[in-house]
Amino acid sequence: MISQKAKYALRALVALAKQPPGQPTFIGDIAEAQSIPKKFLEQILLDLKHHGLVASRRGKAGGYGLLRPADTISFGEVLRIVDGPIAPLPCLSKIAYRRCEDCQEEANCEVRRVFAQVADATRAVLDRTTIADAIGANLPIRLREMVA
Amino acid sequence: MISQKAKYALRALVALAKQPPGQPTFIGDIAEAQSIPKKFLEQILLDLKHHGLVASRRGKAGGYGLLRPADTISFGEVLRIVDGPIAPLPCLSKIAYRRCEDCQEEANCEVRRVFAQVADATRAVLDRTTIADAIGANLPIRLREMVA
DNA sequence: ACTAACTCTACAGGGTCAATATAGTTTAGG
DNA sequence: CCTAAACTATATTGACCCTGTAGAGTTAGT
Repeated sequence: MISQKAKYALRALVALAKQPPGQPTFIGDIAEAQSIPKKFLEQILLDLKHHGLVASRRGKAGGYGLLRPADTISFGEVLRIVDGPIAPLPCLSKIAYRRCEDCQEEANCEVRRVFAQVADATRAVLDRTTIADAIGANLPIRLREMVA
Repeated sequence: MISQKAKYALRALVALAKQPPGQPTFIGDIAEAQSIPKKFLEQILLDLKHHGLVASRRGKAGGYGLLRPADTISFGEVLRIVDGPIAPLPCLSKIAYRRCEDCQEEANCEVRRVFAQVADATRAVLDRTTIADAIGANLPIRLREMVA
């Protein structure tokens, strides 16, 4: 299960991507249109700003907009920012590897071997699918070089 | 991330599957060999018993054993027992569907469309891989009819 | 009977998640 | 200039879950 926060973040990015670029969009407008608590969305967008996905202007004519083109922002990137590692086991995360303390020999771990396949399959979708892909009606997405 | 509890459950089932069938194995032996807190493992095995995966005998010569052949117990089944639904969103669970309250139109939800692919890819691995598969060295597992 | 195993219920401590609160800063426009 | 409306930042809350422990009870072999 992904967190509510991640769902909000993705929905907000999709909403921003649908907006004409250039002029910023109010947090309040997104919050209302998407049924997201406004103050919560503020935190989320601020976080995405710190990671360089969106930009904002303050003041009365302020608002948010995408900083990078929608086809360069993958679902995986957003999820990692908001929810942390995607891996189903700490010992399978590439960005935040941590050994399972109770695991004897990682190389022989049957559970790990199976979930490594889950992780690959999941990343194959999340890291190849962008916000732009999600908006375009041309799904499903190419999954050529799927799990080995 | 799967829970610690699920990891323990899978490791215990793998350990049981490696045991010669017929004679039961002590919780204490599994707990020690796998570095799992014994009382915690008791709860887990009890839960698996209630779901018909393992059987137990009480008393001095008691212990646990697999109730069904290892090649009929999938990782997905175990995960659903211990951790609940596998789906990344409540609206994508087959066994415990729940509408996202804040979602306007499910059919048009971009986030849902993408995560439906994640769910399919994940289930393709978890529902086809059994405890027996995990023990056998013949990985990777056949993934023929992967996501459409 | 005694003992070593499983069975069951309860619960405690810590952490995370979702959301709210509060206070502050910036900018456009009158 | 001054105010409204927007973003920025930090703190806090309450609910819930995860992990693990406790302890009393039940069963069965010797």
